[in-house]
Amino acid sequence: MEKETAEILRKNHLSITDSRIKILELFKRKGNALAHADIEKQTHDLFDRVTIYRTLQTFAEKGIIHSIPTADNSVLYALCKDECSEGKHADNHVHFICDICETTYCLDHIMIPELQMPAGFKMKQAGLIVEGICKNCSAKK
Amino acid sequence: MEKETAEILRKNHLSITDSRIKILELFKRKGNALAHADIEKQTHDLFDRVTIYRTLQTFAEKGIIHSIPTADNSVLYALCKDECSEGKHADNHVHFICDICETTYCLDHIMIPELQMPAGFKMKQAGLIVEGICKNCSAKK
DNA sequence: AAATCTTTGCAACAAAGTTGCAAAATATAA
DNA sequence: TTATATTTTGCAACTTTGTTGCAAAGATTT
Repeated sequence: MEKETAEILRKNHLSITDSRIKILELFKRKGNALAHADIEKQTHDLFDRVTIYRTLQTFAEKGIIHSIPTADNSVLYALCKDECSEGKHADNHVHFICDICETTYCLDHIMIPELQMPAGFKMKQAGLIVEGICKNCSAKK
Repeated sequence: MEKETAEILRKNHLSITDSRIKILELFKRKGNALAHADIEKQTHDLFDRVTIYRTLQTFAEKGIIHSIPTADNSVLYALCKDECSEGKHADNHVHFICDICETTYCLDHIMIPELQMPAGFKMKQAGLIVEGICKNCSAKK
């Protein structure tokens, strides 16, 4: 388990440190997107605020995680699938935000359909944010 | 011109004040989405920072404007079409961000196509963020 | 195991957003 | 129109979020 995680870091030419291992495993354990604040809480102030910021930044640069902008002006991060790598980042997928539990999921398997743009507008990338009720919350009813 | 703007405020049961008129007209004049900072600059510090925050908040609550989350963690605001009203807000439209001039447009006329959700996920609303080159910038080449 | 390079934590700072409150502006009533 | 009630504004203080420089600690390389 820790070995696997370390392997990801090695592949991306990053030193293997405590904070990187712990934060990366947190992402793996939870399946959903995490905010900076979530990580701070979940790691019980084991690491400095600044370290978490820098770790997230590094991960995002390497394409290990990607950021998801949200309506309330906070950034979430989620693990990327294998396609994402440094430089070219595949953001063409769907994010789902649950109205009830507010969890954000990264729905990797759904692709964004083709779209007709107005004259003069050239589309390069697209990100879709869906709001609704997630599988956990609809099961609870 | 000012009359029309005042009418919008009246319809929404808001007192007619200088800041509200000026900020609302700014949105009308520019066609695109604006950040808090843009408004501060464009009104030449005529109003306090706090007033602008509160005005935007009020407008958003009344459905006069809507907020657009962006990748760099700043919130933009844009005028709503008539369908938007307090409570139920139609966010089912497309936002276009230009790679070159960084302007954000609200493409009201394009609808988001139907989408197959994974089992258990119920979709209520969707917002699509498209990135590319806008008509101004592709014309300049 | 020593030397080199990278990462971390601290402190200080900067930017963004919020809250309480008195003064000013707007709306309502007479 | 004027007086009264209500709402909004601006200020100050504060909180929250994110950034930067730098010395110490940790990881990597030889």
